[in-house]
Amino acid sequence: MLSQKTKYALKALLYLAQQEANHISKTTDIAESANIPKKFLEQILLDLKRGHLVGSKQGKLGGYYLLKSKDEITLADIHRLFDGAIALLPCASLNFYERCSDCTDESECLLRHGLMTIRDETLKAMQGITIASLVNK
Amino acid sequence: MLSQKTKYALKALLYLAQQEANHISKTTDIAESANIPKKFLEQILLDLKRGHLVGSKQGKLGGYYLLKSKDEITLADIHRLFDGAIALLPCASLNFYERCSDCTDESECLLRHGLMTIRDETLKAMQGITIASLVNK
DNA sequence: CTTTAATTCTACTATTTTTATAGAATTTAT
DNA sequence: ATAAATTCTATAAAAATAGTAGAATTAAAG
Repeated sequence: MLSQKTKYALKALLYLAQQEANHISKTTDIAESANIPKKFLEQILLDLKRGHLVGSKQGKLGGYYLLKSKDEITLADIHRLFDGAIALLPCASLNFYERCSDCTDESECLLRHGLMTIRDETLKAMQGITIASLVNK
Repeated sequence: MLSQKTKYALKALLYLAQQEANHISKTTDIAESANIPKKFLEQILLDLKRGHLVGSKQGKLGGYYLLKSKDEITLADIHRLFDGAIALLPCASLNFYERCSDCTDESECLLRHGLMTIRDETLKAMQGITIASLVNK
């Protein structure tokens, strides 16, 4: 399941994607429109900025805007940015690989291979969902 | 990601699946072989029992055994039993449906449709992985 | 019928993660 | 200078996760 944070991030990106080109959106407007606690959204937008998905303008008349094109931002990107690995175990992850603490010999693990199959299929599906595809429902 | 509990459950089922027919396995043996804290495993095996995936025999010479056939137990079953919904949001779930607390009008939600697509694909992939397929890796 | 060794049941606890909130500092248009 | 926005750092409450403790129950075997 997605965390609230990831869901809010998606809703914020959807909001930004629906604004006209070059429009800059204030946190307050996004928060109200998407029903997200404002202070929480501030942090999320900063995370999205650090992830190079949105840009910001500071000061009065400041706000946020999409940095990447709607159809270049995939569900996989956002999941990885906020909830981390797409794989079901760290040992089956491409971007967040880690050995399992309780695993004595990874090459002998019966689980890993199957979980990598799931990862490949899930990843492919998640890369097929973009902000643009969601907006165009 | 799978919780430790789900991972341990899978490892326990894999252990049981590798025993010869009609063999009854003690919790202690499973715990040692699969490197799972014994007391934690006890609870997990009880959950698997309540989920009708394993059966048990009490008393001395007691233990656990697979109740369903290896190829009838899928990753989807185990995920649902321990980690719940396979969908990324409760509103997109088949078995664990719930409205999102912050959602004003579900029919207007741009996210839901895409997440149901992901759910269908992930579910299909997870139903393709069985205890038997993992053992026969 | 007592001992032994297993499951079963209930409760508890520590840690980590999640979901925020608070407030000061900084930036920039007017 | 003022106003209104982002940015930064710290804190806190609540929920979920991971695991422990110990007593009760069951059943085999001498």
